[in-house]
Amino acid sequence: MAAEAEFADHGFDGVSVRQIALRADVPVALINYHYGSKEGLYRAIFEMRAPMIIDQRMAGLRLAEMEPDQERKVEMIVKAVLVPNLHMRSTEKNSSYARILAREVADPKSHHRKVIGEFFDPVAYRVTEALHKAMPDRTIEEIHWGYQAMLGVMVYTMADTGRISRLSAGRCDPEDEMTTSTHLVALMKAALLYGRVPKKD
Amino acid sequence: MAAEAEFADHGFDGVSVRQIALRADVPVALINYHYGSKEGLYRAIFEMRAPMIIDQRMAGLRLAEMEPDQERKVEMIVKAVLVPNLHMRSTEKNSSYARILAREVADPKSHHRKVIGEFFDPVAYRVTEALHKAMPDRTIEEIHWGYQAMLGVMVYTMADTGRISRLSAGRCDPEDEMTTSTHLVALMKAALLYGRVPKKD
DNA sequence: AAAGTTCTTGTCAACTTGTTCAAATATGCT
DNA sequence: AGCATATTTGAACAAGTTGACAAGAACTTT
Repeated sequence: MAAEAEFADHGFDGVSVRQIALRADVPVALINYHYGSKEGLYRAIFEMRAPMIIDQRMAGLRLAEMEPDQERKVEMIVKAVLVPNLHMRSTEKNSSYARILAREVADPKSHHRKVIGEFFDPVAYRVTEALHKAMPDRTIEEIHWGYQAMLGVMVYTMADTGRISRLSAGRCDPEDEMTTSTHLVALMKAALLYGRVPKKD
Repeated sequence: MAAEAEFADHGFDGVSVRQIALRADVPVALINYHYGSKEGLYRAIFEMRAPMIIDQRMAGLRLAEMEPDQERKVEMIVKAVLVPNLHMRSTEKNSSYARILAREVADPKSHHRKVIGEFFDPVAYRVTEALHKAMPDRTIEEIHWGYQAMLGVMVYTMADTGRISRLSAGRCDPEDEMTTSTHLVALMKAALLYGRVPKKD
């Protein structure tokens, strides 16, 4: 799908239906015929790609639930959330979708388009549930802020602007899926396990 | 500046100069006269606001450098990075700029990439430097990924899409600056202090 | 007060935008 | 085959886009 690449590069408002049609080498009207509208096309991308990532995350969660050791369990939950997305990002065919997803999650205007909530909220609930079960001593707030943190790190890395590579003089490269995952998982695992807010006396 | 609010809500491509002019109750042509173009206006926002946030971060870093205790030092660095932005977000007048910044940092097609690099890279170097000095046993990669994580969490929270509030049934609210900062600082402090990648044997 | 400069304004032309329409083509079914 | 439905197409549409212009208003400086 050519639309993915265009949306990924310029955002929903940054690209016109004509640009997409041109790139896909089809008449403009075809898009409206098949998807109803520009937004329909946009949604179709999610409807096609979302299940894949969601399934992987769910599968990771099921594995994590079987792990008895707390520390490992948390690590597996973190991995279940981060790894599928980071992997998708480094896959040539899916990298566009990864950037669209990152953009959409970070876009306040996406609230109107809905789509994130529809597709990803259910799995989000599963994650927070699993986290709370793994660390029952945490408050609900701690769990949710922890999840928020995981998502933020993930999205920011998925949307990579080339900044970390520039700042680190090329030593850190988000394209390197293995190293990236290792670092981010280690960081977020520690954040979740050891990041406690000082309780008010 | 009315332009801030519009840009924040709809993004650079999502809003027209006319909408901005209408909201600001000025003729359209005025904007082009003063800022040359739509992009000029956009850039002007950053040039006006960026120094403020940078100064605060630098000041926080200087304070952190004086702290002898390692754990506290890292915490102070984290605070120096996160708190100014989170505070700005919850300030009525500046919340728009915070959302623009969040959007911009996550946008691969930054309209003024040079401005971001120009303004924010120097302070970024200072942060990673300070982190490395506080934790000399870490690899450069660990330091940079840690910084990346901090930024991701911050940006994602600043761009708040209302998701965490929805998922947590209203129990977590990014508008509540105090609680938000407390949680995020605790998380990222732990991530930096205890998040080590398993070294290959 | 006069002249020069800067700022403000309504209007304009050239162009894109997303979407729709009737006509043309392809496909499936009996 | 012939008919009915589905798809594809180029052109057209109304609405909105940006940036530019000349003409006027409001300051500064002489």
